[in-house]
Amino acid sequence: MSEFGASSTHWVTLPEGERAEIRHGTPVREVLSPRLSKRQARELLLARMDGKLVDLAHPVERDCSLEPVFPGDPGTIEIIRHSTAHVMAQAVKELFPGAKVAIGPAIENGFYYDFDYERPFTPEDLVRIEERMREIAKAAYPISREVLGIQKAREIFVSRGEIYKIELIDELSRAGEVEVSLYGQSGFLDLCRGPHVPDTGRLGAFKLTGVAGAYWRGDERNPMLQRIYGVSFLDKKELAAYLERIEEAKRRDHRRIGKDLDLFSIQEEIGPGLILWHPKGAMLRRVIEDFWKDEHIRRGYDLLYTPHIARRDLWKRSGHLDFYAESMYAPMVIDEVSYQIKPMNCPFHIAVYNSRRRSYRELPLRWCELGTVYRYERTGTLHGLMRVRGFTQDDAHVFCRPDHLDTMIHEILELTLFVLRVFGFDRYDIYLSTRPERFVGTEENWERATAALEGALKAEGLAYEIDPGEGVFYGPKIDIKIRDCLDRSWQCSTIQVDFNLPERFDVNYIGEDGHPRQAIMVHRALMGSIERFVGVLIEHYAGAFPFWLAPVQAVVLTVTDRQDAWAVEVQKRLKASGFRVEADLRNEKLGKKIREAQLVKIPYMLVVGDKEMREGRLNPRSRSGDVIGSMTVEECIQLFTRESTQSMGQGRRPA
RNA sequence: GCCGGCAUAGCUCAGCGGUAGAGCAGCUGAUUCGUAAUCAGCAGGUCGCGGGUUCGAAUCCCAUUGCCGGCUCCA
Repeated sequence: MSEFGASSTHWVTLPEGERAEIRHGTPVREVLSPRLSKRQARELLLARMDGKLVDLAHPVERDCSLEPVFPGDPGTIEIIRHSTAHVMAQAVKELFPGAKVAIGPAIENGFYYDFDYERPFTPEDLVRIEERMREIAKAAYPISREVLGIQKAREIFVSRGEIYKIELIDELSRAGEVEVSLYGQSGFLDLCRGPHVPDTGRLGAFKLTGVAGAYWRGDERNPMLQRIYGVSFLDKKELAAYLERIEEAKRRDHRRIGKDLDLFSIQEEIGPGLILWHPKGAMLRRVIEDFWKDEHIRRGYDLLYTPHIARRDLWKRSGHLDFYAESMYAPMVIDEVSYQIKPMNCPFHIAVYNSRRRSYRELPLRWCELGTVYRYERTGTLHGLMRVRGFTQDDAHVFCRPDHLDTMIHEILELTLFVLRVFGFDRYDIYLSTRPERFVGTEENWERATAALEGALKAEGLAYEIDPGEGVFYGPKIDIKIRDCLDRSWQCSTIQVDFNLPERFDVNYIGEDGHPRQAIMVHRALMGSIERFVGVLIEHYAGAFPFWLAPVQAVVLTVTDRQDAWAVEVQKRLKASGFRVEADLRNEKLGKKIREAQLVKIPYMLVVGDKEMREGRLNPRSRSGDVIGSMTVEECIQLFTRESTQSMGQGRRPA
């Protein structure tokens, strides 16, 4: 490839259509720099060759288009982060000579590099590494790129004892590669595809954030390496903004707020991953669940209740014991029969369906249940409400005929997006998960089901990504991950088309011709798990729930104990109108009562003093600090009624 | 499950070889007060649990449980 033969020059198309004849092998820097201002030449970071980012040292080896790339241009921050990872690796190698390097890519917001070292890195080590990185950055060592035959490269890493790099090279070799590129700076050398920034002085603002164990190649059979994480941005301002966002996320942590607002607890005595809902949290759930049930009934769903355990045979037939056993709790024997706790609700809904013969006229049947399931999760994965062992799914199963399928998926998508909007989520990412490695049913069924889901997404004009192999064992699915106010993504909704369980359980209906036909099942959950959804809501709203959701919507505050009777009367009348109102009659100053109500984020504080009492009125103060002005109880009821509707996303009707 | 860190009063945390401390919350009393903390007093802890080292352990070591940050996995 280095000897082109006939032509020793190439035509390079530059921005603005300029064409230049360039000698074969000229580095792109030499092509671009003379055509830039001094300042631009200094800032030049990379080049785009025929649309692909390349190093400045990259040689021109054919006719191509070429444009300069500066920091901040699309795609550059990833390159900068990647180069920062290399600088970190250099620092680690210098400070800890025995360390072996594995891989070090750019990730969202930063980078990491995996190392194998005789002892764990400590926070103090990280400080030293970061210091050394700054020195390397300051020295602005040029970063070199070299292409070598794969055997030669292998020898280099063998001589350096970099066993992980050797493994990578052997893999590349098996994949048919004959040469690889090596990048280096000031004595450090790494196997890397590149591209990289021209020198170590071009890193931007970075900070090491932590160290964590990670398996070599993500496989738990492999040795555990130490992964050092860092964040990196173009400049200090962006880095500071990012760190501020992390702080904000910490302030919004649902575990913290859940404790402060007395919503729920998780206790060692009860067990990990098991949630105790305190009165306020239970009230929040009730509001969510009532809304959910009303909305479903309004839309033609029927409610089901099913048991928590079932005979083991059921799980055998459903395929759970073959494909889902590692998530299920051990069987218990009752009167010599084995039972198991449910990890899913579907077999029960099927049993209801199969409790009698179904006619084609009955379909579609839409059945929903707030079904509590238990799944074994490895201890290390549990996290507050977000990842638990016992949770309530807002589950539903639609049983339908093939000719219903498109309409059903459409209907479910519509309902899903509606519900998410009501709770204040209008940004989400949609994924289509296809057949996993272990699955039940035939490939044709999987294809049909996948096509149905994909067709619905296309018909709705919704953008989506394919998540290969991430379907459930019985069918493909659409997952909707909502984005919260900090732009973090949470998986909640899931829609799954299933031809397989109907086959296993012989779920059928009698068609027009009097013959049985197999029904199709659509599984779906909108909020996914009530636990997780509440967790997401807490963080999304930082505990300051919109009025319709707030477990306590208002608190009546007295100025002195002379107003106690009036305060109780106000509370009583508001409660009678369906609002969740408390009264704070403590012998404390008004300021203190306000402060405490504020801290637990109650939407309205209703101040009653002598003046209000005399006039039969109250004086609301909003959570945001506005004193609205004295009003009668009737006016307050009107205010709250309005607020109930308006505080729902999209101003939907209250439940 | 794996790697690393953490575990002290209800909560937030200090103490890090010589027999346990603060603020808030709680209780008692005084104060009757208008839009983010009234004052005083009292009470509260087998320092996660189990071993060990030591004359002596909250403090050092080992094991264990739980939590936190990751890996992996998912609603």
